[in-house]
Amino acid sequence: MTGDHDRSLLLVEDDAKLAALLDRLFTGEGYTVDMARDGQSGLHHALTQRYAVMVIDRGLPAIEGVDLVRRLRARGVATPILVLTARGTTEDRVEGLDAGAEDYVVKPFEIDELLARLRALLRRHTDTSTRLDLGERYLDVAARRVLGGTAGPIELSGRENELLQLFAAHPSQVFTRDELRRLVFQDADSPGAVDTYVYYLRRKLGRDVIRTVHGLGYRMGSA
Amino acid sequence: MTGDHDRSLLLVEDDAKLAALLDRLFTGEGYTVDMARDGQSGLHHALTQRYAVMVIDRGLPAIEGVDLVRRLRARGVATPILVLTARGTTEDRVEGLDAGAEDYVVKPFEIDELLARLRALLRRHTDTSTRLDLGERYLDVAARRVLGGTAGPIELSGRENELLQLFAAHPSQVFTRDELRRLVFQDADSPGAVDTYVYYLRRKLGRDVIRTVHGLGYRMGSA
DNA sequence: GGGCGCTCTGAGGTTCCTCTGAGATTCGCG
DNA sequence: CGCGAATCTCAGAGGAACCTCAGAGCGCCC
Repeated sequence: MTGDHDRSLLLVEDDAKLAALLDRLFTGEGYTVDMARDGQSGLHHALTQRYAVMVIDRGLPAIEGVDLVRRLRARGVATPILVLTARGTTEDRVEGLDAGAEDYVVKPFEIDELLARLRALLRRHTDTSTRLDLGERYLDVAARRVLGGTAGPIELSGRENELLQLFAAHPSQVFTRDELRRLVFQDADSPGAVDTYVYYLRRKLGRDVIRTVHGLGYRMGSA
Repeated sequence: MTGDHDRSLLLVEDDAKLAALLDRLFTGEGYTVDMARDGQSGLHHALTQRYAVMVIDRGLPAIEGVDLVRRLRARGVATPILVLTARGTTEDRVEGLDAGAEDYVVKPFEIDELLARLRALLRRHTDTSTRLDLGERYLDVAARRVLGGTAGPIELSGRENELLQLFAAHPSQVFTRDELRRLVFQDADSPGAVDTYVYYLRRKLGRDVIRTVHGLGYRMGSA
Protein backbone atom coordinates (compact mmCIF):
# COMPACT_ATOMS: atom_id res chain seq x y z
CA MET A 1 0.00 0.00 0.00
CA THR A 2 1.96 2.92 -1.27
CA GLY A 3 0.93 6.11 -2.91
CA ASP A 4 -1.49 7.54 -0.37
CA HIS A 5 1.14 9.42 1.60
CA ASP A 6 1.66 13.15 1.83
CA ARG A 7 5.06 12.86 0.27
CA SER A 8 4.30 10.03 -2.12
CA LEU A 9 5.96 10.34 -5.49
CA LEU A 10 5.49 8.51 -8.77
CA LEU A 11 8.61 8.19 -10.87
CA VAL A 12 8.18 7.18 -14.51
CA GLU A 13 11.64 6.47 -15.91
CA ASP A 14 12.80 3.79 -18.34
CA ASP A 15 16.55 4.14 -17.86
CA ALA A 16 17.41 1.63 -15.13
CA LYS A 17 20.49 3.44 -13.88
CA LEU A 18 18.86 6.84 -13.72
CA ALA A 19 15.76 5.32 -12.13
CA ALA A 20 17.83 3.76 -9.37
CA LEU A 21 19.70 7.00 -8.76
CA LEU A 22 16.53 9.06 -8.55
CA ASP A 23 14.86 6.48 -6.35
CA ARG A 24 17.70 6.70 -3.85
CA LEU A 25 17.73 10.48 -4.09
CA PHE A 26 14.01 10.93 -3.50
CA THR A 27 13.85 8.28 -0.81
CA GLY A 28 16.70 10.05 0.97
CA GLU A 29 14.66 13.25 0.92
CA GLY A 30 11.77 11.54 2.65
CA TYR A 31 9.59 10.75 -0.34
CA THR A 32 7.76 7.45 -0.70
CA VAL A 33 8.64 6.39 -4.22
CA ASP A 34 6.57 4.31 -6.64
CA MET A 35 8.24 3.46 -9.89
CA ALA A 36 7.00 2.74 -13.40
CA ARG A 37 9.24 1.78 -16.31
CA ASP A 38 7.06 2.86 -19.24
CA GLY A 39 4.19 5.20 -20.02
CA GLN A 40 1.50 2.54 -19.99
CA SER A 41 2.46 1.38 -16.56
CA GLY A 42 2.83 4.99 -15.44
CA LEU A 43 -0.67 5.78 -16.64
CA HIS A 44 -2.05 2.86 -14.71
CA HIS A 45 -0.28 3.84 -11.51
CA ALA A 46 -1.29 7.47 -11.85
CA LEU A 47 -4.94 6.60 -12.36
CA THR A 48 -5.23 4.09 -9.56
CA GLN A 49 -3.05 5.62 -6.86
CA ARG A 50 -2.86 9.00 -5.21
CA TYR A 51 0.44 10.84 -5.42
CA ALA A 52 1.65 14.14 -4.08
CA VAL A 53 3.78 14.67 -7.16
CA MET A 54 4.94 12.87 -10.30
CA VAL A 55 8.29 12.92 -12.06
CA ILE A 56 8.05 11.79 -15.68
CA ASP A 57 10.75 11.28 -18.26
CA ARG A 58 9.99 12.52 -21.74
CA GLY A 59 11.64 9.67 -23.61
CA LEU A 60 9.51 6.69 -22.67
CA PRO A 61 8.56 3.47 -24.43
CA ALA A 62 4.85 2.71 -25.05
CA ILE A 63 3.57 6.21 -24.29
CA GLU A 64 5.71 9.28 -24.71
CA GLY A 65 6.14 11.47 -21.63
CA VAL A 66 4.36 14.57 -22.84
CA ASP A 67 1.56 12.41 -24.17
CA LEU A 68 1.24 10.80 -20.78
CA VAL A 69 0.93 14.21 -19.15
CA ARG A 70 -1.77 15.19 -21.60
CA ARG A 71 -3.75 12.04 -20.98
CA LEU A 72 -3.57 12.44 -17.23
CA ARG A 73 -4.76 16.05 -17.40
CA ALA A 74 -7.56 14.99 -19.71
CA ARG A 75 -8.78 12.63 -17.04
CA GLY A 76 -8.78 15.31 -14.41
CA VAL A 77 -5.65 14.19 -12.61
CA ALA A 78 -4.44 17.43 -11.06
CA THR A 79 -1.31 16.10 -9.39
CA PRO A 80 1.68 18.36 -10.08
CA ILE A 81 4.02 16.90 -12.66
CA LEU A 82 7.68 17.54 -13.27
CA VAL A 83 9.04 16.44 -16.64
CA LEU A 84 12.61 15.32 -17.20
CA THR A 85 13.84 16.00 -20.70
CA ALA A 86 17.11 15.48 -22.53
CA ARG A 87 16.06 17.89 -25.23
CA GLY A 88 16.50 21.49 -24.22
CA THR A 89 14.99 23.22 -27.21
CA THR A 90 12.34 25.83 -26.67
CA GLU A 91 9.62 24.04 -28.63
CA ASP A 92 10.04 20.98 -26.43
CA ARG A 93 9.74 23.04 -23.29
CA VAL A 94 6.70 24.90 -24.55
CA GLU A 95 5.05 21.66 -25.57
CA GLY A 96 5.59 20.09 -22.19
CA LEU A 97 4.25 23.02 -20.25
CA ASP A 98 1.23 23.49 -22.46
CA ALA A 99 0.41 19.80 -22.12
CA GLY A 100 -0.15 20.51 -18.46
CA ALA A 101 3.16 19.80 -16.79
CA GLU A 102 3.92 22.13 -13.90
CA ASP A 103 7.63 22.22 -14.52
CA TYR A 104 10.47 20.55 -16.36
CA VAL A 105 14.15 19.94 -15.79
CA VAL A 106 16.69 19.44 -18.56
CA LYS A 107 19.10 16.53 -18.30
CA PRO A 108 21.82 16.57 -17.21
CA PHE A 109 20.40 18.35 -14.16
CA GLU A 110 21.81 19.33 -10.85
CA ILE A 111 20.47 17.39 -7.93
CA ASP A 112 19.87 20.41 -5.74
CA GLU A 113 17.88 22.13 -8.41
CA LEU A 114 15.70 19.10 -9.03
CA LEU A 115 14.94 18.81 -5.35
CA ALA A 116 14.25 22.53 -5.03
CA ARG A 117 11.78 22.35 -7.87
CA LEU A 118 10.07 19.41 -6.24
CA ARG A 119 9.76 21.33 -2.99
CA ALA A 120 8.33 24.29 -4.90
CA LEU A 121 5.75 22.05 -6.54
CA LEU A 122 4.74 20.37 -3.32
CA ARG A 123 4.48 23.57 -1.33
CA ARG A 124 1.15 24.48 -2.85
CA HIS A 125 -0.81 21.46 -3.82
CA THR A 126 -3.87 19.58 -2.76
CA ASP A 127 -4.01 16.01 -3.84
CA THR A 128 -6.54 13.93 -5.70
CA SER A 129 -7.65 10.41 -5.11
CA THR A 130 -9.47 7.64 -6.85
CA ARG A 131 -12.55 8.51 -4.80
CA LEU A 132 -13.84 11.94 -5.52
CA ASP A 133 -16.33 13.73 -3.32
CA LEU A 134 -19.72 14.61 -4.80
CA GLY A 135 -21.41 15.86 -1.67
CA GLU A 136 -23.87 13.13 -0.64
CA ARG A 137 -22.16 10.54 -2.80
CA TYR A 138 -18.75 9.89 -4.24
CA LEU A 139 -17.30 8.89 -7.57
CA ASP A 140 -15.19 5.75 -7.75
CA VAL A 141 -13.06 6.71 -10.71
CA ALA A 142 -11.48 3.33 -11.34
CA ALA A 143 -14.80 1.45 -11.19
CA ARG A 144 -16.59 4.18 -13.14
CA ARG A 145 -19.54 4.44 -10.82
CA VAL A 146 -21.15 6.65 -8.25
CA LEU A 147 -21.78 5.25 -4.79
CA GLY A 148 -23.02 6.23 -1.37
CA GLY A 149 -26.43 7.80 -1.88
CA THR A 150 -29.77 6.39 -0.80
CA ALA A 151 -30.21 4.70 -4.16
CA GLY A 152 -27.98 1.92 -5.41
CA PRO A 153 -24.76 2.34 -7.37
CA ILE A 154 -24.94 4.27 -10.64
CA GLU A 155 -22.81 3.05 -13.51
CA LEU A 156 -21.17 5.60 -15.77
CA SER A 157 -19.87 5.33 -19.31
CA GLY A 158 -16.29 6.25 -20.09
CA ARG A 159 -17.08 9.77 -21.18
CA GLU A 160 -19.47 10.41 -18.35
CA ASN A 161 -16.81 9.23 -15.94
CA GLU A 162 -14.10 11.48 -17.35
CA LEU A 163 -16.34 14.50 -17.38
CA LEU A 164 -17.59 14.03 -13.84
CA GLN A 165 -14.05 13.32 -12.68
CA LEU A 166 -12.86 16.62 -14.06
CA PHE A 167 -15.64 18.54 -12.33
CA ALA A 168 -15.24 16.71 -9.05
CA ALA A 169 -11.49 17.29 -9.03
CA HIS A 170 -12.02 21.06 -9.31
CA PRO A 171 -15.25 21.72 -7.40
CA SER A 172 -15.25 25.51 -7.48
CA GLN A 173 -13.91 26.03 -10.97
CA VAL A 174 -16.03 27.04 -13.92
CA PHE A 175 -15.14 25.21 -17.12
CA THR A 176 -16.03 26.63 -20.51
CA ARG A 177 -17.30 24.33 -23.22
CA ASP A 178 -14.04 24.84 -25.05
CA GLU A 179 -12.00 23.70 -22.09
CA LEU A 180 -14.19 20.68 -21.55
CA ARG A 181 -13.95 19.78 -25.21
CA ARG A 182 -10.18 19.98 -25.11
CA LEU A 183 -9.83 18.13 -21.83
CA VAL A 184 -12.45 15.42 -22.10
CA PHE A 185 -13.38 15.11 -25.76
CA GLN A 186 -10.28 14.63 -27.86
CA ASP A 187 -12.02 15.54 -31.04
CA ALA A 188 -11.50 19.27 -31.49
CA ASP A 189 -14.84 19.85 -33.20
CA SER A 190 -17.69 18.19 -31.39
CA PRO A 191 -19.70 21.21 -30.40
CA GLY A 192 -22.78 19.61 -28.91
CA ALA A 193 -21.17 16.68 -27.18
CA VAL A 194 -20.38 18.59 -24.01
CA ASP A 195 -23.98 19.65 -23.54
CA THR A 196 -25.19 16.15 -24.22
CA TYR A 197 -22.95 14.58 -21.61
CA VAL A 198 -23.86 17.18 -19.04
CA TYR A 199 -27.43 16.18 -19.79
CA TYR A 200 -26.60 12.49 -19.34
CA LEU A 201 -24.95 13.11 -15.99
CA ARG A 202 -27.89 15.19 -14.82
CA ARG A 203 -30.33 12.51 -15.90
CA LYS A 204 -28.43 9.89 -13.93
CA LEU A 205 -27.43 11.90 -10.88
CA GLY A 206 -29.97 14.66 -10.59
CA ARG A 207 -30.17 18.12 -12.06
CA ASP A 208 -27.95 19.69 -9.40
CA VAL A 209 -24.74 17.66 -9.90
CA ILE A 210 -23.59 20.17 -12.47
CA ARG A 211 -24.63 23.78 -12.52
CA THR A 212 -24.88 25.97 -15.59
CA VAL A 213 -23.14 29.32 -15.52
CA HIS A 214 -25.00 31.05 -18.30
CA GLY A 215 -22.76 32.41 -21.04
CA LEU A 216 -19.69 30.88 -19.45
CA GLY A 217 -19.89 27.13 -18.99
CA TYR A 218 -20.45 24.65 -16.19
CA ARG A 219 -19.25 23.96 -12.70
CA MET A 220 -19.76 21.39 -9.97
CA GLY A 221 -23.04 21.50 -8.07
CA SER A 222 -21.68 21.18 -4.54
CA ALA A 223 -19.38 23.92 -3.24
CA MET B 1 -7.52 51.95 -13.40
CA THR B 2 -5.33 48.94 -13.72
CA GLY B 3 -4.79 45.75 -11.85
CA ASP B 4 -8.37 44.56 -11.55
CA HIS B 5 -8.33 42.49 -14.71
CA ASP B 6 -8.29 38.74 -15.13
CA ARG B 7 -5.07 38.89 -17.09
CA SER B 8 -3.44 41.73 -15.22
CA LEU B 9 0.31 41.45 -14.85
CA LEU B 10 2.83 43.31 -12.73
CA LEU B 11 6.26 43.67 -14.28
CA VAL B 12 9.13 44.72 -12.00
CA GLU B 13 12.15 45.46 -14.18
CA ASP B 14 14.80 48.15 -13.90
CA ASP B 15 16.41 47.82 -17.32
CA ALA B 16 14.49 50.31 -19.49
CA LYS B 17 15.09 48.52 -22.77
CA LEU B 18 14.12 45.10 -21.46
CA ALA B 19 11.12 46.59 -19.68
CA ALA B 20 9.82 48.15 -22.89
CA LEU B 21 10.33 44.90 -24.78
CA LEU B 22 8.50 42.82 -22.20
CA ASP B 23 5.72 45.37 -21.95
CA ARG B 24 5.07 45.13 -25.67
CA LEU B 25 5.34 41.36 -25.57
CA PHE B 26 2.88 40.89 -22.71
CA THR B 27 0.45 43.49 -23.99
CA GLY B 28 0.47 41.73 -27.34
CA GLU B 29 -0.52 38.52 -25.58
CA GLY B 30 -3.55 40.18 -24.05
CA TYR B 31 -2.17 40.98 -20.61
CA THR B 32 -2.86 44.27 -18.91
CA VAL B 33 0.59 45.38 -17.80
CA ASP B 34 1.54 47.50 -14.81
CA MET B 35 5.19 48.38 -14.49
CA ALA B 36 7.52 49.14 -11.62
CA ARG B 37 11.17 50.15 -11.99
CA ASP B 38 12.49 49.07 -8.62
CA GLY B 39 11.67 46.74 -5.75
CA GLN B 40 10.23 49.42 -3.49
CA SER B 41 7.77 50.53 -6.13
CA GLY B 42 7.06 46.91 -7.02
CA LEU B 43 6.25 46.12 -3.42
CA HIS B 44 3.84 49.04 -3.27
CA HIS B 45 2.07 48.00 -6.45
CA ALA B 46 1.87 44.37 -5.39
CA LEU B 47 0.36 45.28 -2.03
CA THR B 48 -2.20 47.78 -3.30
CA GLN B 49 -3.35 46.15 -6.52
CA ARG B 50 -4.54 42.72 -7.46
CA TYR B 51 -2.66 40.91 -10.20
CA ALA B 52 -3.14 37.62 -11.96
CA VAL B 53 0.62 37.12 -12.12
CA MET B 54 3.87 38.96 -11.43
CA VAL B 55 7.15 38.94 -13.35
CA ILE B 56 10.09 40.12 -11.26
CA ASP B 57 13.71 40.64 -12.18
CA ARG B 58 16.28 39.41 -9.70
CA GLY B 59 18.72 42.26 -10.12
CA LEU B 60 16.78 45.25 -8.83
CA PRO B 61 17.76 48.49 -7.10
CA ALA B 62 16.30 49.27 -3.64
CA ILE B 63 15.02 45.75 -2.96
CA GLU B 64 16.53 42.69 -4.56
CA GLY B 65 14.15 40.49 -6.55
CA VAL B 66 14.27 37.40 -4.36
CA ASP B 67 13.93 39.57 -1.30
CA LEU B 68 10.83 41.15 -2.82
CA VAL B 69 9.34 37.71 -3.36
CA ARG B 70 10.05 36.79 0.23
CA ARG B 71 8.46 39.96 1.58
CA LEU B 72 5.34 39.48 -0.51
CA ARG B 73 4.94 35.89 0.63
CA ALA B 74 5.46 36.98 4.21
CA ARG B 75 2.50 39.34 3.84
CA GLY B 76 0.29 36.62 2.47
CA VAL B 77 0.33 37.69 -1.17
CA ALA B 78 -0.37 34.43 -2.99
CA THR B 79 -0.16 35.74 -6.53
CA PRO B 80 2.00 33.50 -8.74
CA ILE B 81 5.43 34.97 -9.39
CA LEU B 82 7.90 34.32 -12.17
CA VAL B 83 11.47 35.47 -11.56
CA LEU B 84 13.84 36.58 -14.30
CA THR B 85 17.47 35.91 -13.49
CA ALA B 86 20.75 36.47 -15.27
CA ARG B 87 22.54 34.07 -12.98
CA GLY B 88 21.97 30.51 -13.96
CA THR B 89 23.76 28.76 -11.14
CA THR B 90 21.97 26.12 -9.21
CA GLU B 91 22.18 27.87 -5.85
CA ASP B 92 20.49 30.94 -7.29
CA ARG B 93 17.68 28.93 -8.72
CA VAL B 94 17.16 27.06 -5.51
CA GLU B 95 17.10 30.30 -3.54
CA GLY B 96 14.50 31.85 -5.78
CA LEU B 97 12.16 28.89 -5.67
CA ASP B 98 12.52 28.41 -1.94
CA ALA B 99 11.73 32.09 -1.38
CA GLY B 100 8.30 31.36 -2.79
CA ALA B 101 8.56 32.09 -6.49
CA GLU B 102 6.52 29.73 -8.61
CA ASP B 103 8.99 29.67 -11.47
CA TYR B 104 12.05 31.34 -12.92
CA VAL B 105 13.49 31.97 -16.36
CA VAL B 106 17.18 32.50 -17.03
CA LYS B 107 18.26 35.42 -19.20
CA PRO B 108 18.77 35.41 -22.08
CA PHE B 109 15.45 33.63 -22.49
CA GLU B 110 13.39 32.62 -25.45
CA ILE B 111 10.16 34.52 -25.82
CA ASP B 112 8.03 31.48 -26.52
CA GLU B 113 9.25 29.76 -23.42
CA LEU B 114 8.60 32.77 -21.22
CA LEU B 115 5.06 33.04 -22.53
CA ALA B 116 4.48 29.32 -22.14
CA ARG B 117 5.60 29.50 -18.52
CA LEU B 118 3.25 32.40 -17.91
CA ARG B 119 0.37 30.44 -19.38
CA ALA B 120 1.28 27.47 -17.21
CA LEU B 121 1.36 29.69 -14.11
CA LEU B 122 -1.99 31.26 -14.86
CA ARG B 123 -3.64 27.94 -15.58
CA ARG B 124 -2.60 26.64 -12.21
CA HIS B 125 -3.92 29.60 -10.30
CA THR B 126 -7.16 30.50 -12.00
CA ASP B 127 -9.27 28.93 -9.28
CA THR B 128 -7.95 30.94 -6.34
CA SER B 129 -6.96 34.36 -7.59
CA THR B 130 -10.27 36.02 -8.32
CA ARG B 131 -11.83 37.21 -5.10
CA LEU B 132 -13.03 40.71 -4.31
CA ASP B 133 -13.91 41.91 -0.85
CA LEU B 134 -17.49 42.98 -0.16
CA GLY B 135 -17.27 43.44 3.59
CA GLU B 136 -19.14 40.49 5.10
CA ARG B 137 -18.96 38.52 1.90
CA TYR B 138 -16.78 38.32 -1.18
CA LEU B 139 -17.28 38.12 -4.91
CA ASP B 140 -15.83 35.15 -6.79
CA VAL B 141 -15.44 36.82 -10.15
CA ALA B 142 -14.59 33.70 -12.14
CA ALA B 143 -17.54 31.73 -10.81
CA ARG B 144 -19.81 34.77 -10.94
CA ARG B 145 -21.18 34.42 -7.46
CA VAL B 146 -21.10 35.94 -4.00
CA LEU B 147 -19.98 33.77 -1.10
CA GLY B 148 -19.23 33.94 2.59
CA GLY B 149 -22.28 35.44 4.22
CA THR B 150 -24.73 33.75 6.54
CA ALA B 151 -26.96 32.82 3.63
CA GLY B 152 -25.87 30.44 0.90
CA PRO B 153 -24.06 31.39 -2.27
CA ILE B 154 -25.74 33.96 -4.51
CA GLU B 155 -25.44 33.47 -8.26
CA LEU B 156 -24.99 36.50 -10.48
CA SER B 157 -25.62 37.00 -14.16
CA GLY B 158 -22.84 38.24 -16.44
CA ARG B 159 -23.85 41.89 -16.25
CA GLU B 160 -24.46 41.81 -12.53
CA ASN B 161 -21.04 40.28 -12.08
CA GLU B 162 -19.26 42.90 -14.19
CA LEU B 163 -21.00 45.74 -12.43
CA LEU B 164 -20.32 44.47 -8.94
CA GLN B 165 -16.74 43.68 -9.90
CA LEU B 166 -16.19 47.27 -10.92
CA PHE B 167 -17.61 48.63 -7.67
CA ALA B 168 -15.76 46.14 -5.49
CA ALA B 169 -12.44 46.87 -7.17
CA HIS B 170 -12.82 50.57 -6.38
CA PRO B 171 -14.70 50.71 -3.09
CA SER B 172 -14.42 54.44 -2.44
CA GLN B 173 -15.00 55.74 -5.94
CA VAL B 174 -18.26 57.29 -7.11
CA PHE B 175 -19.25 56.22 -10.62
CA THR B 176 -21.63 58.27 -12.75
CA ARG B 177 -24.23 56.52 -14.86
CA ASP B 178 -22.28 57.56 -17.95
CA GLU B 179 -19.11 55.93 -16.69
CA LEU B 180 -20.91 52.75 -15.75
CA ARG B 181 -22.61 52.64 -19.12
CA ARG B 182 -19.30 52.98 -20.91
CA LEU B 183 -17.47 50.49 -18.69
CA VAL B 184 -20.05 47.78 -18.21
CA PHE B 185 -22.73 48.12 -20.87
CA GLN B 186 -21.54 47.96 -24.46
CA ASP B 187 -24.48 49.74 -26.00
CA ALA B 188 -23.77 53.46 -25.77
CA ASP B 189 -27.42 54.36 -25.37
CA SER B 190 -29.05 52.17 -22.79
CA PRO B 191 -30.01 54.80 -20.27
CA GLY B 192 -32.09 52.76 -17.89
CA ALA B 193 -29.97 49.62 -17.84
CA VAL B 194 -27.59 50.91 -15.20
CA ASP B 195 -30.41 51.66 -12.78
CA THR B 196 -31.99 48.31 -13.48
CA TYR B 197 -28.83 46.37 -12.70
CA VAL B 198 -28.18 48.34 -9.56
CA TYR B 199 -31.70 47.34 -8.61
CA TYR B 200 -30.99 43.69 -9.40
CA LEU B 201 -27.85 43.68 -7.26
CA ARG B 202 -29.69 45.31 -4.38
CA ARG B 203 -32.49 42.81 -4.63
CA LYS B 204 -30.04 39.91 -4.47
CA LEU B 205 -27.53 41.26 -1.98
CA GLY B 206 -29.41 43.75 0.13
CA ARG B 207 -30.16 47.44 -0.31
CA ASP B 208 -26.82 48.51 1.15
CA VAL B 209 -24.38 46.87 -1.27
CA ILE B 210 -24.52 49.91 -3.50
CA ARG B 211 -25.26 53.43 -2.27
CA THR B 212 -26.88 56.16 -4.32
CA VAL B 213 -25.13 59.52 -4.45
CA HIS B 214 -28.02 61.68 -5.49
CA GLY B 215 -27.36 63.70 -8.63
CA LEU B 216 -23.99 62.05 -9.15
CA GLY B 217 -24.18 58.28 -9.43
CA TYR B 218 -23.39 55.25 -7.31
CA ARG B 219 -20.66 53.91 -5.10
CA MET B 220 -19.89 50.80 -3.09
CA GLY B 221 -21.79 50.30 0.17
CA SER B 222 -18.83 49.40 2.38
CA ALA B 223 -16.16 52.12 2.86
C1' DG C 1 -23.03 -11.43 -38.78
C1' DG C 2 -25.99 -9.52 -35.47
C1' DG C 3 -26.85 -7.31 -31.26
C1' DC C 4 -25.57 -4.03 -27.91
C1' DG C 5 -23.70 -0.12 -25.71
C1' DC C 6 -21.28 4.09 -26.34
C1' DT C 7 -20.47 8.48 -28.72
C1' DC C 8 -21.78 12.35 -30.99
C1' DT C 9 -25.08 15.15 -34.15
C1' DG C 10 -28.77 18.10 -35.01
C1' DA C 11 -33.35 20.03 -34.54
C1' DG C 12 -36.90 21.81 -31.82
C1' DG C 13 -38.60 23.52 -27.42
C1' DT C 14 -37.47 25.94 -23.28
C1' DT C 15 -35.16 28.92 -20.13
C1' DC C 16 -32.45 32.76 -19.02
C1' DC C 17 -30.42 37.28 -19.71
C1' DT C 18 -30.52 41.87 -21.20
C1' DC C 19 -32.51 46.04 -21.77
C1' DT C 20 -36.79 49.02 -22.34
C1' DG C 21 -40.26 51.84 -20.71
C1' DA C 22 -43.79 53.42 -17.72
C1' DG C 23 -45.67 54.26 -13.27
C1' DA C 24 -44.54 54.81 -8.29
C1' DT C 25 -41.51 56.77 -5.00
C1' DT C 26 -38.02 59.61 -3.03
C1' DC C 27 -34.98 63.67 -2.96
C1' DG C 28 -33.54 68.49 -3.01
C1' DC C 29 -34.79 73.01 -2.81
C1' DG C 30 -37.39 77.14 -2.34
C1' DC D 1 -45.26 72.07 2.12
C1' DG D 2 -45.15 71.62 -2.83
C1' DC D 3 -43.03 70.95 -7.05
C1' DG D 4 -39.81 69.17 -10.55
C1' DA D 5 -36.14 66.10 -11.11
C1' DA D 6 -33.96 62.08 -10.00
C1' DT D 7 -34.39 57.53 -8.73
C1' DC D 8 -36.63 53.09 -7.87
C1' DT D 9 -39.43 49.19 -9.10
C1' DC D 10 -40.91 45.84 -12.07
C1' DA D 11 -43.45 43.58 -16.03
C1' DG D 12 -42.33 42.11 -20.43
C1' DA D 13 -40.25 41.84 -25.41
C1' DG D 14 -36.60 40.03 -27.99
C1' DG D 15 -32.84 37.25 -28.66
C1' DA D 16 -29.18 34.34 -27.30
C1' DA D 17 -27.93 30.41 -24.69
C1' DC D 18 -29.26 26.19 -23.17
C1' DC D 19 -31.79 21.65 -22.61
C1' DT D 20 -33.82 17.56 -24.31
C1' DC D 21 -33.87 13.64 -26.92
C1' DA D 22 -34.32 10.65 -31.09
C1' DG D 23 -31.31 8.52 -33.96
C1' DA D 24 -27.15 7.62 -36.98
C1' DG D 25 -22.45 5.89 -36.82
C1' DC D 26 -19.05 3.19 -34.73
C1' DG D 27 -16.68 -0.40 -32.27
C1' DC D 28 -16.87 -4.51 -29.56
C1' DC D 29 -18.25 -9.01 -28.10
C1' DC D 30 -20.55 -13.16 -28.66
